[in-house]
Amino acid sequence: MEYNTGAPIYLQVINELKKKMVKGELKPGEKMPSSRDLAVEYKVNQNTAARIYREMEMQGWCFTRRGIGTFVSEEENMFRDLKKEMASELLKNFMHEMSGLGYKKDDIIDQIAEYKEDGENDA
Amino acid sequence: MEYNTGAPIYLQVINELKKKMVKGELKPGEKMPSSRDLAVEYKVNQNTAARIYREMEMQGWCFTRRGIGTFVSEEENMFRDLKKEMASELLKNFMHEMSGLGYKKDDIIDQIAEYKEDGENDA
DNA sequence: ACTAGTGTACTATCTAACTATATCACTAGT
DNA sequence: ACTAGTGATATAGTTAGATAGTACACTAGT
Repeated sequence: MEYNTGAPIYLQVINELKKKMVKGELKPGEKMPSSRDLAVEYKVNQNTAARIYREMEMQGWCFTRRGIGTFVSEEENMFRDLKKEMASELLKNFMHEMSGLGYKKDDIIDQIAEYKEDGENDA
Repeated sequence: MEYNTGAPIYLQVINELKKKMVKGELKPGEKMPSSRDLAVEYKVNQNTAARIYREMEMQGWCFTRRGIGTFVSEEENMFRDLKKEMASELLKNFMHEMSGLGYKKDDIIDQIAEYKEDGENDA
């Protein structure tokens, strides 16, 4: 994983994990990597890994059982709703930025229609 | 102006100023606010304001004349190109994120077509 | 009981971003 | 010469993010 601009790493990792949940790559109730493993996987300090799970738990994305591990939340419906929320948020920001550049809705749709995906070969 | 997530303020302000240039709200050759005024306008420290102009100058967005002020770059063509670049970058990131959530191009276009702009009343 | 794996917690250190404050240097206008 | 406005620079202090290292507490399996 590559870490971007100035955004805190732990937020970026959280976002990655959220996407995995929402896409179903991490299923409800499934055990997540231990905080130590997570630290290795994302090349991050254990404290940062712990923080990631702590924040996600506070937001209801997962739950923790001391001595056992951290697990994806079991409330399946939540993820369906959250997926829509995340997409809606992305869309809102994107449209806001594009409007800020002076583009209108029709321009934007045209650009997307012409858009060639660079990583076409994974799904 | 509202400052977002964890992204550094100076980067956010730089982005705002870039957008103004690209939209033509700040025209080529035009004098920009003094670093002190900029600090007040964006509720930021003078050092941060100075840094903003310093970085933007290094990237060629503006130039500085000591004792006089900071001015928008006079290379008009640059802004036209940069506008496209910024839009392209926004589009790429947006599509990448949406794909990451599992959405396909057609879904996305539909969502945009249905999108209602919340701030419809400024332009 | 022991052990391995887990979450949790603490201290210390480092860096970047931001602020506060002050000073210097240059330019234009008077 | 003086002054006001400007960019540039410097020092110091605060905060948040991230790392390193260590230790403690709980749980399951043996």
